[in-house]
Amino acid sequence: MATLTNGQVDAVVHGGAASTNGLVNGISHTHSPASCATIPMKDHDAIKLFIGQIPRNLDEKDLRPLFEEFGKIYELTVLKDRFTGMHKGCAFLTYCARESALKAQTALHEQKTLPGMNRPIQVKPADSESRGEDRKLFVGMLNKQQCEDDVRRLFESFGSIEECTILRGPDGNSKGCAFVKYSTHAEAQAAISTLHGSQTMPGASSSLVVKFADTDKERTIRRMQQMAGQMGIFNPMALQFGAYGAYAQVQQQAALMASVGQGGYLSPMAAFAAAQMQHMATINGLPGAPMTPTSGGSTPPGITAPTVTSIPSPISVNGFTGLPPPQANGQPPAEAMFTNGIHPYPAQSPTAADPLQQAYAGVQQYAAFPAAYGQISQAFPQPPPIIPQQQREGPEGCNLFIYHLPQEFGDGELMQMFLPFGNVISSKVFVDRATNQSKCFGFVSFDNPGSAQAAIQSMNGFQIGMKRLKVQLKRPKDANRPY
DNA sequence: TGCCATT
Repeated sequence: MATLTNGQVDAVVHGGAASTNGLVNGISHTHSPASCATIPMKDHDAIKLFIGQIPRNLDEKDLRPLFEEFGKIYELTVLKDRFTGMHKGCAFLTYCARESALKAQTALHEQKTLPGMNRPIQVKPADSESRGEDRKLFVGMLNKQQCEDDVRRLFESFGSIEECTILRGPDGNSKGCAFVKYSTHAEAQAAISTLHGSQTMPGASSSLVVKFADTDKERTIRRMQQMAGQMGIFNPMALQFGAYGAYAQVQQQAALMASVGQGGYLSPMAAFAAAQMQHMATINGLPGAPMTPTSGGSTPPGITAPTVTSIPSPISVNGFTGLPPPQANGQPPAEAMFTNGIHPYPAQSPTAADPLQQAYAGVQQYAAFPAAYGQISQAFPQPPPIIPQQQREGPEGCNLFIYHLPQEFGDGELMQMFLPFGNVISSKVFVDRATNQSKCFGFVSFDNPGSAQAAIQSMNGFQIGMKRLKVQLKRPKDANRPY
């Protein structure tokens, strides 16, 4: 049986030195008490419980007595952060007997509050038990004053609500978002159709967001993306790598979008992006095998961009393609990578650290970006002749103003970012002349207004690290000048 | 975070 492997699993204390893996299949589920006492076994229909609102100073051995009174425990695992080992305030619990789980849920769920917690303990089947994700909604842009009952009232007409939870910060204040789980996918879909964007709550910055909650995969991607954002800002390697780090985040975002709606493995693009993340995470140096090192500029292999200029860092984006390889050459499927240090997020998100991200994801129109990159990918064998011209400005309606560029982006990176949308005839990042630092804004000009509009559609609001690009038509020169 | 082809 697949069990979480992070953290210590002290599931087998009763069994002495017995093996730690679950030898449960194929053996009769009518366990006798005697056998359970020596080799832990569980019913074939045992329920894995999610335990929430656990004080972080309690570990498995502290929790065990609390739950043992409802039956013999097959496995109890406190969830820990993959990287820091930090207690996440929740656990998974499986009893040998299904009946014990039901008893514990009835007796404990929301029935008592453990010391130091401001919300009652949660004891309920883990999301992994119910395939809950296709009927679980993320609701964003709520009024922070709205409580569970308010949200229930808003959603109850679409079906039967199994679960409704407002996400709250440590102080107990609402984060302005919630999870709502229906009993069926159709009910959830109906709620999305009617409620998403239907109204703006007082005090909310945008209209109500109603979307399916992230799957594990999406959450993993998001998590990596956030990590990349942190590294882009705090990791001195980012300086060495120039735009590499920041650009990888663009990839990341593209991957996230590309992976939405695909079952099974992540797309090659997502795999590629995840591989990039691994490079960053391990700080191994320059990108490895799948990427073809180039010798001079920042030009990605396969894209002919002869006059990409002025990449400040000596290493900068050399060897970084900026785009996935034409085929998924030797790319391991995502699952393979996950066994190599990066694991899917646990089946249930205890605190949902990224409600804002989810909310924004619902607000935005992500679709066009991967589409554009898809076209470019297919064009790899015969790359379009993209020859930037000398002129700085295109015709009216072709010139974009871009704000919130990553600090390390130069003209070249800016151009690469907008190449998928058309012929870029110039790209310019503004640099402070005293410090030589980017002012984080710049201009991109296309040779036609359609490309400019496509770029706005896809890239405005696009998240890179902690920032979101602002992409607008450049103000005409005579704006605000009536004469 | 902070706003339009720079000195």
